[in-house]
Amino acid sequence: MDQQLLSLPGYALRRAASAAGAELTSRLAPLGLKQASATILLLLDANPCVTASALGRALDIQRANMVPLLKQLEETGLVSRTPIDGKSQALELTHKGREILGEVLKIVDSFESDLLARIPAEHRAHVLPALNAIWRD
Amino acid sequence: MDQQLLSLPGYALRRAASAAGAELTSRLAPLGLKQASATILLLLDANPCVTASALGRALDIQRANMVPLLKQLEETGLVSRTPIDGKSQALELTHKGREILGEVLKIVDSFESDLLARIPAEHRAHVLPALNAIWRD
DNA sequence: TATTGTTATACTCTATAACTATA
DNA sequence: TATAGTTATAGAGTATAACAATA
Repeated sequence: MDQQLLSLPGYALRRAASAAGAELTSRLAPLGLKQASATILLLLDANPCVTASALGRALDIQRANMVPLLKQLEETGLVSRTPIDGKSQALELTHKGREILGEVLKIVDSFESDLLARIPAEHRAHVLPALNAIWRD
Repeated sequence: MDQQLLSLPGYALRRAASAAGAELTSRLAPLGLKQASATILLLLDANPCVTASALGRALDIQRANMVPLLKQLEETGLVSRTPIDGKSQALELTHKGREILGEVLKIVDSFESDLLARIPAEHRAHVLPALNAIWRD
């Protein structure tokens, strides 16, 4: 019945992202993490002492929406804040944060490879550059 | 700063869908239509006299969430309902609905070609089959 | 018994405006 | 003047449970 929709890349993008997103959300749930929180941990590991605003810009999350995310990460002891100056604060993974990050990486790695496995081999290598071209530039 | 995320197909999928979705939403807004409403019009044109539940199954929209969508489409005169039996109702595009569908098709066509145009030519043909493989099957 | 349409509701995600304090 | 962090809030989108009526 939805045959015509199958020829629309935009619709396929919507449905694929929705399906993949739901799957990743359910895999992260046992860690008590949302997708956004998990990406914050990833970025903090590679970019220690960055600010909340900078994180938000990199992840396309509004400053105001970073507040509850970071609040939960701090309350659960995964992230610590240290004042840089009177205005900014440096965010860092705690020891526990690095431990949980290890679990996150396992989940993300298997999620990503399962995702790629669903794609026919002849198309597989084209997906990442194609998708990145859509939202970057 | 988000360099590592660029190697994750799942993250690219999320960001690409978000960017493309926002763009389509803003292009449909002048018609007073959401993406979901627009897809309903598309399906109704090809499948006249289908029920709300069947539409919802095809579009992966819960029965309960179809109610306000169809209510608005009926109130704005784009869709009509006709009882099939005491339980179901046949949905159909009205004359005005078919007119608006013409506008929707123009917008969707240019949206889809603009989307494909962002993708480097060598990857372009692989996107649709790859994305459909992710959520179908 | 299963399905249709519906209501009510809650939860998440996101967007906006405003405020304080600081650079 | 611009930026950082924050609060409050509103709007989507989505999920669940329940119900009456009908197949």
